[in-house]
Amino acid sequence: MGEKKEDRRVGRTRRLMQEALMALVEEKGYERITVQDILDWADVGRSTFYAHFRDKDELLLSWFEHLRTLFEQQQQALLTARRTGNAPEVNIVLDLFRYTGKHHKLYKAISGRESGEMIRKYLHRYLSGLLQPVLEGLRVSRRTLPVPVEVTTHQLVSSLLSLMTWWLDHNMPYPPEKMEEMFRILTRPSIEAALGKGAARPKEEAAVNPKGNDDSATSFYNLFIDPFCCPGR
Amino acid sequence: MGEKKEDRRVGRTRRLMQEALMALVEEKGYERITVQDILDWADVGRSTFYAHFRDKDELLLSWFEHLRTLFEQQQQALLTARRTGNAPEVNIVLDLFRYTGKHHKLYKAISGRESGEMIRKYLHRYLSGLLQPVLEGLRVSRRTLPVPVEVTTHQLVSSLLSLMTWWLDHNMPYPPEKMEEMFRILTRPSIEAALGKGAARPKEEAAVNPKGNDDSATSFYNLFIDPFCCPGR
DNA sequence: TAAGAAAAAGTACATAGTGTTTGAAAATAA
DNA sequence: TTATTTTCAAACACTATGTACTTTTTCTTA
Repeated sequence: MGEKKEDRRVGRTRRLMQEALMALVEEKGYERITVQDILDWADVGRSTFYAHFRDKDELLLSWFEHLRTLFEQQQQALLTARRTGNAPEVNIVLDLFRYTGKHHKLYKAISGRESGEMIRKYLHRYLSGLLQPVLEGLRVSRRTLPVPVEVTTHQLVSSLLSLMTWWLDHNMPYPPEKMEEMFRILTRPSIEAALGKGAARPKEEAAVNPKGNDDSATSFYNLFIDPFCCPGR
Repeated sequence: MGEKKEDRRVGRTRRLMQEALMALVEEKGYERITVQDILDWADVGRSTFYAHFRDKDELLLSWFEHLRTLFEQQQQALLTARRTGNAPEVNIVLDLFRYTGKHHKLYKAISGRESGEMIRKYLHRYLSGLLQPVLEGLRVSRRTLPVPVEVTTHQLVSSLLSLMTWWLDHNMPYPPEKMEEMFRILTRPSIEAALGKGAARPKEEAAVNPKGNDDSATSFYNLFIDPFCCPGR
């Protein structure tokens, strides 16, 4: 926070180049963009570009970091709103579907390419960092689990990302709410199986109520989908 | 099968180039290989290369198709052995872990790159093609499912691939058997949840035996892991 | 084993893009 | 205003791709 205060030009040109990238990405897809294209669109010099980014990928990444920041701010706002007033429940999975849905053009333009893989990794790392501590906290006993928490985390994040991928690849045939529901159906039983039976349930009822409609499971789920209670970064 | 019989040179040079690719891939990783490298290693002319493959990617893909063929032949052999004599059960997931484990160097060399994404897609398509008809056959009723079979398929295949990815990325810290077990733990309950309660269980026992050790679930699982009973391609 | 077909080699080249290097000009912060 | 930082323009070295064309070699088959 105590940074030196950056030159106005720096922010401006960085923004210009990011805007150029986005415009071009929607126009012709990421991989087919050349540095020259960006230069022309943003109307900046070649050397200027390389003064800011090592290559095209770094520019793309900077844009995703920007998006991530916006998303985090939005989530934080929701959380504080929920704590103070009577705001709706926070559901990060649902919000993720909504958020990515809004940016589907960007996704389309990079999916299936090297850039797509890059972003997938980026998101995977990010989400795993959020989720893993939560799952660690949820494990019922300290005994060895049938599946290591690290693997469960990986699995869960992969599931989410793959669902999103499917959704976007198929032009979002269902609303985000439906997708969130599917995700819940598909993953909740797995989590319980992996973390040990009755994981994350209040101590009272442990093995009763085999139907999945109990509130305890739901509340567990809210824990899972509310990672900001355990700041992961 | 009634092909014209190919010129001996064709097979030889194709094989030479594939071998070159593999040798180089282990040496410096896929993306850093140039066509020239391949030419030098295989000792073939430039124009020859382009007479066979449009580009580097096509060469890589041809290699994976080769590997897939080998794998399928192995599976077929196991299946017929099982039908005739008293061979062990066929478990395609386990075999997949074993098979990819044997080729982990290749995986390492392409993971995380554009090529990795390409291969991931290739495998995804291939496995989905095998699995989807099986799942279609398993659905209990014709009513609308909470999760479309297509999504469940996608989800399941993604899970498998992501587990494999994790396993290879971490230098195979567990034996294939353990991985197959984890995969079963993580996905079996999801499948049942997605296909409807009691899916793929013999009609008799439907909702009893909440512990997961029943043979019916296992047999169901064998169905899932034995896609060759419903030829998908 | 000879003729004809097919494949591979050799060579050169057109094309395209990347990332670096200069020194001068412009914008900014102080 | 002045010193500093950033930007710009232009040229350039480099790497790699994919194509075109001719000559040579190898294979098939009759």
